[in-house]
Amino acid sequence: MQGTPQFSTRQRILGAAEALFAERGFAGASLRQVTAAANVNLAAVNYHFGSKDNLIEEVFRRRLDELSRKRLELLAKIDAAGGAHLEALLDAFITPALELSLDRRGGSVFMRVLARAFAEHNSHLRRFLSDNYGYVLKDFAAAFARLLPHLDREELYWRLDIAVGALTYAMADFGVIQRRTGQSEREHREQMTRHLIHFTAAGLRA
Amino acid sequence: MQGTPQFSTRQRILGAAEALFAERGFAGASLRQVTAAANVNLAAVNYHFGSKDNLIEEVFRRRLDELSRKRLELLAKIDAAGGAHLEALLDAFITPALELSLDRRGGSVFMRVLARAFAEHNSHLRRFLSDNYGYVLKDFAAAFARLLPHLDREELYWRLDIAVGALTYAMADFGVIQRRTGQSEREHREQMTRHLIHFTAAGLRA
DNA sequence: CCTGTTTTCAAACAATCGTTTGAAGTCTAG
DNA sequence: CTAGACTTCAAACGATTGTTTGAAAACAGG
Repeated sequence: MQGTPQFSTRQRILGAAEALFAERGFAGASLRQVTAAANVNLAAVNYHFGSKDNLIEEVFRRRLDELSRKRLELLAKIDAAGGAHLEALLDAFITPALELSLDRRGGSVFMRVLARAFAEHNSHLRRFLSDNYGYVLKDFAAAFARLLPHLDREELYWRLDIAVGALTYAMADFGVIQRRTGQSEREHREQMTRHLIHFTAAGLRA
Repeated sequence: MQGTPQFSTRQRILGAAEALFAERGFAGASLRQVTAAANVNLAAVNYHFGSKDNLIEEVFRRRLDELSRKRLELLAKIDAAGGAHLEALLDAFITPALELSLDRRGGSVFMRVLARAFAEHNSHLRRFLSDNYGYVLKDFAAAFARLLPHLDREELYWRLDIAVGALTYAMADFGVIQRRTGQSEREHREQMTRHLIHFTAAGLRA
């Protein structure tokens, strides 16, 4: 009987794992630290997820399923509206991630976990992400290609690669700019998003 | 007596640690893996470096001292030449990192280690890097400010933060674009650098 | 209330972690 | 050649790693 509603053991493990993976990395966060933070027995991880590797995958799945859905939903809306411009397309890609990073019921650190996945050159993890969520990037790439017909395929892919890097790095809050005192997290994030879209659109167009 | 010249125990440890930190992260690479790869006794790490944390710092110091020196040297040349333009400034920042990533006598994976340092939100490591090498970014920021007088301080810092993110991510080779078959590593890297400068310059200017 | 399933738990597993030890080996100056 | 400093080595330290176990607890439908 606590003030906060009681989440299931599964959910508590996922939340604690997400936070600790963001802070200390996948290898750096131990299952004992995770289960202690989740207020759950150590064996619960292997009972519910089978192994630490499976837990890691599940941390991604929990967020990326919805994130990908929202991104493609916004992309579809833009496509339906006919001629979109670059900023709207970038907005469709970024906004769902922004919402996630502002979600107080968890998820506020997930983008950092996602950025860690890029840093891990772990081929297994990369394949998992590519196999399950690569189609999102593919769909967006096609939309960008339609909007930037003057760029040949190779040129476009290079620019998108760089753009994804800038977005990933920024959304993970890896930069040196700190939130100003008196500024809310939301204001800070929204300001970052504005600059991010402006910067990236210029880079793609140039 | 081997074909390759004999490096000192210290150097071999640093090289092996760099490679393994790049591949598996600081927590993910154990000292036993490092010493085995370096063909060196386990105790040698603590003898020569005191601790794993000190070894990590030394891995950075070995490369960043020279990298920072070269960057500032190129920056000084540009300043001396009078009016520079954005692309030259970005080139001064990137080229030393590019050379490092092409150095076959080691260093080819260091940029990946550096990117990992950003992913680690470890405050100790961040302070170490900021205290010892932060002045390089400061000097470059001042040069960018002179070149982009229409941007106010806050706007400039946001753009530079995003630009550093794009550079870090790309130089660490975190992207999805693979080197084409038949293309040398040098050609691949130089092509990446060209796109990177073009993209970033546009983002800063816009 | 009882039976069978699902979940939690303390305890232990072998393996690996960073670090320390003291002796053996290598080197260099006198 | 020898004394002393520097470096390497195998072995062990206690602590921590992911995972497994079998029993206790909680829950379910009949």
